[in-house]
Amino acid sequence: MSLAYAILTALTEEPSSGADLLKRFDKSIGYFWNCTHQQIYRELKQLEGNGYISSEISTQKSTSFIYRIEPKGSEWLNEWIETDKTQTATRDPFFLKLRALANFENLSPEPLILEKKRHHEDMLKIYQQIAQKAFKEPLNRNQTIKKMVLQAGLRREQSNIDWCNECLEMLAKFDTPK
Amino acid sequence: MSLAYAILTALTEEPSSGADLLKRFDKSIGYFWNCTHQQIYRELKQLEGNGYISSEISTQKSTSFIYRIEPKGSEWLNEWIETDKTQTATRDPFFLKLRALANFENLSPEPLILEKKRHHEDMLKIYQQIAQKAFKEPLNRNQTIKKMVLQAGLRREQSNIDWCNECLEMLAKFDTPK
DNA sequence: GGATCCATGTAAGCAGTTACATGATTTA
DNA sequence: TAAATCATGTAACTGCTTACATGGATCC
Repeated sequence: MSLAYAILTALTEEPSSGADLLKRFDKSIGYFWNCTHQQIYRELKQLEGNGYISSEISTQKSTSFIYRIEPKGSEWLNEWIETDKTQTATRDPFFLKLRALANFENLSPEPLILEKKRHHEDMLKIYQQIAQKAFKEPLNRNQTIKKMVLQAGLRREQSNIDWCNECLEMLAKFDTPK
Repeated sequence: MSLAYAILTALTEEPSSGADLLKRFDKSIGYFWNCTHQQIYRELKQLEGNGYISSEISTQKSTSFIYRIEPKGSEWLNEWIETDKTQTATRDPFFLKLRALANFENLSPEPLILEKKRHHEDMLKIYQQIAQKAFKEPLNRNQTIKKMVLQAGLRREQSNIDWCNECLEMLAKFDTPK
């Protein structure tokens, strides 16, 4: 269901073809929602069937369709924001793996942690680059909210890195008893 | 797929019935993996079909089956830990919602943020209670790893609360221009 | 002995993943 | 003009959610 709202949001900001959307999902929106092109095209058809969006053939590329949001779609998106109250439940296989590993004496947690740390460091760098370019003060309402979203990404990555470091310390203490 | 590993991990630590597993998923394991009873019973049948676990009728309750992990299941779990390298991609509808909200002048982000903050504060309290009871020093290898997992939960909740506060500050500044 | 809860189960439908396909456009 | 890439699509499958069902145990 959320993918539909993600697409409507993207189309609110700018009419796009399926391929355009895919590119945008690789960038900003992709930092908290990812998807494949198959999903996008299927969802676009459904949204159009419901009258939430409309399409026309691109003037530049004969093979691509440009979608734009319709008032009905805008209303539906607005309603979701106002009424939906579900809090996201965490579901992360990494911690499952770590927890499972506790029961196997032959396996070491360090490689897992180090790999996770590297991953989050890479992500943090990407976010930092975006943060540098964007958001020149003073910010208007729209920019403020978008900055908040980016800050969430930065915080999340930093927090994960901190956790990895804490773990490595705990494990080091455990491996080299005084 | 991950649910299978979650169940195998739980059964590694203790043989359980489906209902027992459900309870345990509401507690410790549930902090990074949640599921419904329908999922559990279906998965248990599949795992038994593959010879990863075995069952016997409970000696106490005639209606329930006690499952225990088999060597084959243990090997399969071990292999997953060693070979699976996929990093979890974030997918959080909340940030989608916030991002969407940026385009609607009639909607305010504050209620959303406040509600999120409250949610994470509740979760943090639960984790803190667990942290207090468990983990008396010195820790052995198994306890160290389990503590690491709990620390991840604590950090995540605290980080989310911090972000909510940062947002509220940014919004306050924006609402009351000097 | 009727109501309620517990443990297990079935079934339909939606969301997401993976594999494969095709015609159009650009590039060497 | 052949090869590579782009934009769109189909299909099969797995995983998750929601709604509903049933027989046994417990409780008053």
